[in-house]
Amino acid sequence: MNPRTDASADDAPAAPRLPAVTERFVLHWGEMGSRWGVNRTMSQIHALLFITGRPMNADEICEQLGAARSNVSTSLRELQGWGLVRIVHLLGDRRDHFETSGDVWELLRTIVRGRKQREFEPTIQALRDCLTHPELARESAVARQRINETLVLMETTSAWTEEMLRLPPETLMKIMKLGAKVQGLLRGKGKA
Amino acid sequence: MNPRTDASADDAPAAPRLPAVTERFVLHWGEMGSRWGVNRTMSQIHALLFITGRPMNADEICEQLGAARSNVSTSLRELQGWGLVRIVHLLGDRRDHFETSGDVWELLRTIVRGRKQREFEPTIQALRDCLTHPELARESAVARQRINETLVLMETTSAWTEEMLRLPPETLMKIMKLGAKVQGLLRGKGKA
DNA sequence: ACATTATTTCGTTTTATACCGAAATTCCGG
DNA sequence: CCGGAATTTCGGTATAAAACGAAATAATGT
Repeated sequence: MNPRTDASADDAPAAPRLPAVTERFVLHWGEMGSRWGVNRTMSQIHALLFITGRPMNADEICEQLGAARSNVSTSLRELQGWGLVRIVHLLGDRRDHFETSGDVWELLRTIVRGRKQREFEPTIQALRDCLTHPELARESAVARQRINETLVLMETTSAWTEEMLRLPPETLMKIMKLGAKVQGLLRGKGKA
Repeated sequence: MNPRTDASADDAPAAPRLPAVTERFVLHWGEMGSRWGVNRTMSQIHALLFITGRPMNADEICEQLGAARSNVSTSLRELQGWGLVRIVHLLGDRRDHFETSGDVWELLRTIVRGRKQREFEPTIQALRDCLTHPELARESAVARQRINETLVLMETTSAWTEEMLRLPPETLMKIMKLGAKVQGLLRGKGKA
């Protein structure tokens, strides 16, 4: 059967309570998630899979988090939509098991890209719409200018983020460590 | 009681309906805000002040947004807490008037710093707590490692963000425009 | 000090969304 | 096909946040 779990042979899969630190981590992550656009269960599940580091099936997750089966089901589905969780199968077990990447950098990329796409891009689009709106001429100069500046800021940030995310983690890490010293590059490369 | 059906015969200072584009901007901004941790009214008020570019008193804001006086009051107060809005006084008018910075870069700084402080720092702290928790030893090696990696990632990002925000806008802009080319600096500067 | 206007506080209502549990559906092995 | 296990759908409930509006408080001018 399942070689990983110290499960009893019977139907009762025995719920080993979450270790203290793990629990703290999962709870905090869930809390944070809900302060963002993500609901608690979703982020808790993700945290659990991340910290546990092995594929789990939905029932296990339910039990560990004390959430309803259906809730876990929908949350898992959403997590897959975000690209944060994928299904894997274990030999001899017909149930779906779920896992997340253990690479924090990959997770970062996925999350940032997702948010950018869901929150940033639509806003950029809205700003563009504003600027091409037929009635724009009737608005104050200040309004036009500010919308425009906002758009430029967001477009720049967006493009730049994408470039950064494309870099390999070690490179990105090095750049971050450099910090404000990147200014050094500006001399001689000063933009047009 | 549609707030926009105003035909007040009073001395009320006549509410000129928001121009179309402005309204779109304000509505969208409000929408976005609520997808973050900020409530709709708050972000709408901020958007309104930003795009209008002149100090407004609370009643004006109410009228323009069709929100309750009390709601506006609390939101304004919170906005001040975020450092996004400040009170100004107009000669000959005893009412408080409110304004926000018209500098998008300054706004960016304020918002990013605020979010970092409210969401990032507590998480970093929680992770540190996890790592110094007496029972940590009892947890799996994977768990420890992942918590640690997460912490490092967040600390690095946090410190780096702070450095970036300290730069003057034009510098920051230039760096962003450089994009991935900043790699150029790494040669010869490869970290310890 | 009083009257008037501006602002905040507070209890209530509304709204949005997370979550649950039962029922329906799908999936597989026989 | 049939039976049981796994998963999803769906209607309803619970919870939490936002917004309202009246009433209290504070500030200002006369």
